[in-house]
Amino acid sequence: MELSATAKAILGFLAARPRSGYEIKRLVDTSTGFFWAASYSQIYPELKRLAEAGLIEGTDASQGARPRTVYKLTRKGRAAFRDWIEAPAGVYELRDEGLLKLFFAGVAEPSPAAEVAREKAAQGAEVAARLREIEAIAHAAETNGAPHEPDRASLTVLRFGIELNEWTAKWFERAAAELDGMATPKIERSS
Amino acid sequence: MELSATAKAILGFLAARPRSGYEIKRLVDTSTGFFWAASYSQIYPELKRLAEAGLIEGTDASQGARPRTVYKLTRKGRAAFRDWIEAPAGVYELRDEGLLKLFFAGVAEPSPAAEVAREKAAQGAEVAARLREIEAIAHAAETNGAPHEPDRASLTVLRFGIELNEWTAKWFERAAAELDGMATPKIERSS
DNA sequence: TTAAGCATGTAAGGTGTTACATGATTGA
DNA sequence: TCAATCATGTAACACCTTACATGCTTAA
Repeated sequence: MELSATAKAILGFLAARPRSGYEIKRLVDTSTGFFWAASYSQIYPELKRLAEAGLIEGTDASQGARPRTVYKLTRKGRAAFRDWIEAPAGVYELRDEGLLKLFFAGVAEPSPAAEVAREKAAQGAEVAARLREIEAIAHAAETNGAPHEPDRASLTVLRFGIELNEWTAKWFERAAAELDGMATPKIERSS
Repeated sequence: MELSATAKAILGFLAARPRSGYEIKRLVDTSTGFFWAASYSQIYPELKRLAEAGLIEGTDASQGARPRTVYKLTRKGRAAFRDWIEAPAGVYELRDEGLLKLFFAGVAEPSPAAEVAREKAAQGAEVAARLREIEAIAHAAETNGAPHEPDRASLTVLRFGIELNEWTAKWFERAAAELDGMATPKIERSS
């Protein structure tokens, strides 16, 4: 069966242990969010679809009057997870308005190219900082023997996110300096 | 007025000179494609909307019986372009199934983490190679005095794409080696 | 008691892709 | 003549976000 984008993330999160939709959303926001996002309006319906398809199974885990359903993978769901993770990787999409602006910055007069590059640098630094915070929490969990330590592979992804964004910040800092150096050559003639 | 994602790219491409929808699509595919995609079914309707809104203006440029409309920015459209490019950058979205797989690879048995990392490395190398080809064409156009040379800012974006993907390829090559080294520690106990 | 967080969902609207549909022109 | 490329569009469907809607629990 075909798995939707959200279904893939759900199966992955349930592969480690049973969780509620709310929990999955929280995990998405604090881990895969920067490369694989999902909202409630996708997660909840998808959980129902997956349950109907027999890939996951819900158990009532209400806390008093507050409803709560915890889902876990079925045998069939675990197989689907393995199949997916072993299949060649699919989607890779990037949408970056900062890059688009820089791409066109040359035709604007005066050109804001250097400024746009600095914005990209700042954005990279911000994201890196945010991810470093998450990493600190993950490492703390690993050292103090928390019930659910993050594994090496997921920490590798986190590290990648951090280093990628740091690299990007540096790259655009340098690019901005270079773009500054040759801004509006027309001005040089005057004065 | 609010510009849609596709409208931003269209205004940008028309800022340099008048073009047809088909031409814009070709340019998108060979330049901004890796961070800002658009399909015919977005471009053509958007051109009509922008024309109705008075930001662009179409001129008939049919070649015999083959219809063709070339659009150019109006004064209002040029102002909208400048406003957009000077506004703080918006959208940044990444969707990367390879990273998602790697993130979950640790819970699969046996873990395909190293293999998934190698796939990411290969993907990075491929994209870098494709972008280098585009860069070669762009540089050739610059040197031989082609009618429409690419400007510095757009070449900066291209260079970023190339170096980013090369960096990514190297990063995952190293990560794969590290993940190999510590695969399935359980096996060590048996035998 | 009150705010923060837990918990589940729906509705509306926008965005985007793929497949379909048609036909002209140009160069090999 | 035939393939590649130029050229413009529509239909159906999938995906995704934001806002809306509701109510419980826990700790300060």
